Amino acid sequence: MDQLRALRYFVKVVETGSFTKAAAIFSVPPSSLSRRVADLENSLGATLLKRSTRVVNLTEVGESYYKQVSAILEQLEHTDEAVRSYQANPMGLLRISSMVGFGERILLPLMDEFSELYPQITLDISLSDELSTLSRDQVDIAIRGGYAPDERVYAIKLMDNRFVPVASPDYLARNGTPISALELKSHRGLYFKAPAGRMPWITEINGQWQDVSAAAVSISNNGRWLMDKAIAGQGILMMPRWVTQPFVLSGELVELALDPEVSITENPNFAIYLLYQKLRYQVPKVKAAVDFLVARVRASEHSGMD
Amino acid sequence: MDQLRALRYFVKVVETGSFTKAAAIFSVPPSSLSRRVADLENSLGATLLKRSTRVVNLTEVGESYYKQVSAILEQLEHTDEAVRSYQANPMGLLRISSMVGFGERILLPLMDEFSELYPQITLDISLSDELSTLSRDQVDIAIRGGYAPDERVYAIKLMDNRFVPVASPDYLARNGTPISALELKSHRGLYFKAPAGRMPWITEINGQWQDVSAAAVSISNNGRWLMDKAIAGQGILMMPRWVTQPFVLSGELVELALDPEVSITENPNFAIYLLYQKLRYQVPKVKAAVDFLVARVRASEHSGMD
DNA sequence: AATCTTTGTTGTCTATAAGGCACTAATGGT
DNA sequence: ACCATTAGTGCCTTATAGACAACAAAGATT
Repeated sequence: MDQLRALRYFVKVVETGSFTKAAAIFSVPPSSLSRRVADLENSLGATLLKRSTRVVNLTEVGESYYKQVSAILEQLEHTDEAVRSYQANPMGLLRISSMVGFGERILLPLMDEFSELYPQITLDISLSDELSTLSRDQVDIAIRGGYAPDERVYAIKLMDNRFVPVASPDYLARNGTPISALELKSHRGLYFKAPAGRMPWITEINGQWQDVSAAAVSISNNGRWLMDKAIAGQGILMMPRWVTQPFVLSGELVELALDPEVSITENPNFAIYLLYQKLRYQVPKVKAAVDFLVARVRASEHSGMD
Repeated sequence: MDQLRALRYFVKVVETGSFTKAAAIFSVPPSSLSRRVADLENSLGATLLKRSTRVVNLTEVGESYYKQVSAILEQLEHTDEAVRSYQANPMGLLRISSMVGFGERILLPLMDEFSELYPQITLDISLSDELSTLSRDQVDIAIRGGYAPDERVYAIKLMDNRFVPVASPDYLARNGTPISALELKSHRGLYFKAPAGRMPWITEINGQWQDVSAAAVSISNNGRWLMDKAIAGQGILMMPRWVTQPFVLSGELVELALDPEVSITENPNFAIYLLYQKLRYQVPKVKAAVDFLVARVRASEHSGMD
C-alpha cells in the first residue's frame, strides 16, 4: 500500500470534508479515495472518519491522527522544498582539490573573488600534487595536469601546460645557449618531480622519441625551490610557461628556443584540466565554480600570461 | 511512485551504508532499492548518495535530507503507534447520551463505578429525551427507550421498559382501587410526556387496542415531579417498573394489577436499548463501556429491581 | 601488478496495487 | 414523500514495484 498517498488522501478529505471534493483535487475518482482511506484505517485498526452521505467528520482517533499527519506532511513538503532550493541556488560547501603550483599561483587569488560573488558557498580548497581520486574523495572539483579526460568525469581544458626550458642569463653566459635539443645532454638539469616520478626531457626526431635529459643537479616536487635554483644559475629547468612567464618578463630567466622542441611527455594533449563529476552531479555550486574558473582562467591567460 | 517506501529505503541504505544490507532487511533484491532511491533522486532533482561498489556515502544535500527524513519517519512511526495503542487500551473521551430518567436513576451511579475501573476514560454524559441521531452527533453510546434496532446501529436490549400503573395507597383509599383497565377512565391521570407527545394509556381487548386514559391532572417530561405528585395522591401514574420499584417497596406507592394489562404502546418490543455504531466502531473504550453497562444493568435488574 | 570477490546497476518479465467506470445504497434537503 | 448528492463496491485496465539474471566496476588479496 502506498501509505503516503493514503495519508495525503485522508488529510485532504478531512480538509474538504468530502471524498468527492478531495477526489476532484487529486483528479481521481472518489472511489480511489474511499479505498485508500479504508486501507489506511484497516492498517491502523482504527476508524478515522465517520462517514455519511452528507457529512464526513473525524472520530476521536482520526482527530489526533489528522493533526499529527498533516504536520508531518507539511514537514516533508518543506524538506523537499529545501532540497530543491539547494538545487536552485549556489550554496553549501564546495570542495576543490588542485595541484600545488597552480593552486598557489592562480587558483587561490581567483577564489577570493569567487567568495565575494557567492557568499553562500563555503570553500574548502586543498592543494596537493597527489592523484585525486575524485570519485571516492569528497571533492567537487579537481584541477590536475594530465592528458585526457577520465572515465565518468567531465574534463575541461583550463590552459596549456606545455613545459618550456628556461635558464638564467648568467648560466647561459657561462655554459652557452643551446640551440638544438641534443645539446642539452651536456648541460646541467633541474628536474620537477611529479608523483609519478622525475619528468624526463624528451624530443621527437624523425618520429622517434629520444631522451635528452641533462645531468641532474636537483630533483624536487617544489617548483618554487627549483625556480630559485634556476634563477641562481644552477641549471636548465623545464617548467610550464605559466610558471616561468613572470621571471622571463622580469629578465631573471630566458626561455630557450630549441629546434626540435623539448617536452616532458609524448602526449600532445598534456594540459591543465578542470575535472568534475559527471553530469548528474551538476549542483549549482559546482556549476557556478566551473563556469567562473573557466571564464577567469582563460581571461587571465590572454591578458597577462600568454 | 511510492515515495514513503523510497524514503524508508533511502534511510536504511544510509544507516547500513550499503544497498545490499538494507535490501536484506526489507527482504527485497538490492535492485529494488537501487531503483527506488534513484527514482527519489530524480524526483528531487538531486543526488543524495555517492555510490561506489564498496562505499556508499552521503552528498551534502543527502546529509541534510537524511536528517530531516529520518526524523519525519520516526514521527510517523510514533503517530501510528499512538493510534494502535489507543486501540489497545480503553482510554480517551467517551460520549454517552441517555434518556433523562434512566440516566439519573441508573446510568450516572453506574458510571461512577465505571470511572474507577477505567480512570483513563473521560466521561461526557448528556441526558436528554430528544431522539439521538447517533450517526451525526458526537455520541459513542446512546441509551433510549424504543422499539427495534436501527439501520446500521447495534442495539442491545438493556432492560424491559414496560410501563406499569401506580398510585399512592391514600389515593386508592379515596378513589377506589381499579380492577379493570376500563375503570381507569373515571380516575385522575398523571402523564409522562415523551418527545413524541403525551403517552396515552391503552389496553388490548379482544385484539382491539383501546384508549383508557384518565383525565389528565398533570403532564410533564419530568419523571421525578410526576412521581412526587403520585406519592402525594394526586392520581394514577404510568411509569416504567424500574422507576416505580423503590417507592412500591417502601410502601409509598402501590402497583395496580389490572385485568387487561394497560400499556403505553402497542409494540411488545418496547424496551430500553443501548445503541452504538456498527462493529467497525469498536474502539476499546466503547467496548468496555458497553460490556460494563450490559453486565451491570442486568445484574441490578435481577438483584433489586425485578 | 594481476586476479578475484563483492556490490551497485540495468534489462526483462511477472505480480501486485492503484485508477477508471458503472452501479448501488443511503442520507439529508426540499 | 421524493429527489439529488455522495460514499461504497464489483470488475476491468493500467501503472508500478519486485524477482532473477547478467554486467560492470571498485577494493581487497596474494
